[in-house]
Amino acid sequence: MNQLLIWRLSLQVSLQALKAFESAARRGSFKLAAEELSLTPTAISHHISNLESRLNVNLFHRLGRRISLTGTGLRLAKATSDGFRIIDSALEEVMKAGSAVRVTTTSSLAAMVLIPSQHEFEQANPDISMEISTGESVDSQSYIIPIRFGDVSVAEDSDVIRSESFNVFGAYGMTSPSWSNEPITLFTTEWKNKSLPDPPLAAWLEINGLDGSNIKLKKFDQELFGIQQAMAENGLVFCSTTLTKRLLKSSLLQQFDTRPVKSDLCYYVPNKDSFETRSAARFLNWIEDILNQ
Amino acid sequence: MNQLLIWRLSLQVSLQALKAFESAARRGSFKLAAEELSLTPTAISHHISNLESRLNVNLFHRLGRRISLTGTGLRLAKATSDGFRIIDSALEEVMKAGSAVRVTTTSSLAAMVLIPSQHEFEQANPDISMEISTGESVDSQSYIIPIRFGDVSVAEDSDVIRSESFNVFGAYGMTSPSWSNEPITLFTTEWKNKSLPDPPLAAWLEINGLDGSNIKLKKFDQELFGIQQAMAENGLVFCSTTLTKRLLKSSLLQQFDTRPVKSDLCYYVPNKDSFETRSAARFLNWIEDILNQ
DNA sequence: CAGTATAGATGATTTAAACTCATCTATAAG
DNA sequence: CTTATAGATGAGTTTAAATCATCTATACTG
Repeated sequence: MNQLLIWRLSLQVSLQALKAFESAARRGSFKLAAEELSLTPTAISHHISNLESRLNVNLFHRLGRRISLTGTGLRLAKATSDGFRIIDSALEEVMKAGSAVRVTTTSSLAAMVLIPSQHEFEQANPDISMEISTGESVDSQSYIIPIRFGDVSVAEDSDVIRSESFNVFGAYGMTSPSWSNEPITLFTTEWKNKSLPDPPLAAWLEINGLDGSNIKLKKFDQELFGIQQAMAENGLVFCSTTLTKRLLKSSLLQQFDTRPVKSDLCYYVPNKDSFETRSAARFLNWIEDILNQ
Repeated sequence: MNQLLIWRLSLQVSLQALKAFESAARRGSFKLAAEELSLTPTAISHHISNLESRLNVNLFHRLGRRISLTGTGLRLAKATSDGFRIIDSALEEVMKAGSAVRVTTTSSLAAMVLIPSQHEFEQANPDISMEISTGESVDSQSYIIPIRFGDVSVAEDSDVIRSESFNVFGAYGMTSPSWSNEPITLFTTEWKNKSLPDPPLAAWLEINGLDGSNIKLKKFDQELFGIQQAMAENGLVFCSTTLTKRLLKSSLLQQFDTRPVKSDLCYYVPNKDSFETRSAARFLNWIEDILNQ
């Protein structure tokens, strides 16, 4: 029997039957194999018998109610076990990737947007779980979605998910500041990454017709900290409208009559279109909506 | 999603679909995959789509009429290719074993019984081919059936397929010898293997009431040679009735009024019941019938 | 550039594999 | 000796797999 004919006949061997055989071989019992595969022992028995007929060999010795593998059965069992293990491991990895969204981003975006909205996303997508981490490191796993903060001129247009605007915010309930009389403590941010443009405070003053001479600036390296101070009524904060949106809605912060100013800063996902899992696609659509409503 | 749940879900992934995917990935075309698997391109398309839905990932980029693997698709393709190759290789080896009977035996049995009957066996079993070799070596392949010649007291009872009887034979058409008058040339065998009992000539003479004083013995180390000499009318041969059976039927040899004598010699197959292929079982049944009719 | 060819997509229908059910046998356990 | 149980087998049912018919969108050709 030539090689090509044997190859063609091996194609006709039922993969279900091989699965049943492998399980029976490993468990040493048709009954246990049936339980493992959620079938009846009858199904296993039929599969094994058909496989033996097809291959023209005995794979098991039948010893009363017990079975044991023949030499041929042992060899085939090892091969099918090895083969299916490789396939099943890869499937499990793919399915894990397909069922969870893993995001890494800045502490501020995580705290102010992602974590507060996580439940909303998972409610809308019950088959997907969201995992959030902070920090710049992206390990070799290609399933982590990095939401980066940066200069819009550096990011690809298609990767930008939010162009940032800035404004001044204060604690809910505090009286509107008199922009020209008493001294004002204003929290702002000095990015650790020095290549980033500064928050556009000068532009904001100009667009609001303010000279800012009575403003006392205090700087943190994360917007989050300024927001927290403003909420504690220790001053006002000049920060991203993205980060304060939910806080305004929740009456934890307020904005005044001042106008927000656009900036060259943005949130972006490098190679946004390369994510292949359905859950990644759904997450990216959702986060873009959330950020740009 | 916990490990057990993912494992259970991976069981529900269609193996047919994985086969279709692997072929499409390797060939770079649904159409070529369809040809390879003797399916329609539609079947491949359905399998891939269902697999992508099940796993929640895109495995291929669709670029107009062309497809290319995504990163996830590449990784799954490698795993399924590796896995199925292991399984298919083992299947091919098993199927080769299941479709051929490989026998090794003595030159005499091969020449006088097996080779002349090979066609009969293959006619009766069109799905099995028979391969005959001679010699004592049995390589590590466990699918070769060794038919050994030996001492019945050494072999397991269940392994014996033929207990030998011996008699004297001569060329067809020659006149019956006068056992007590003229000298008779008698060919017999001196086995290479000195531990074997000699052919039972003395017992034969006794059982036939002959003193043998006019017999001139000539010995070869293979029965086959004595048989050939007898057929050439160069004398008579004292040998196994097994080896001469077909020659008697074909009127190439004749036996006289003498009675055959049983011996301690036999043909046996070590561990006869351990052969697992259906074809081995059928061959062993067949050869036992042939030898003991 | 228009017409033709072709690979993949999709929904409906058909086919065949996979599975269960019912019953049996033969061994193991109590 | 009776009961329990694992595997075997044939028949019937269910479901996955496959094809058919038709479509779309791109590539090719004259």
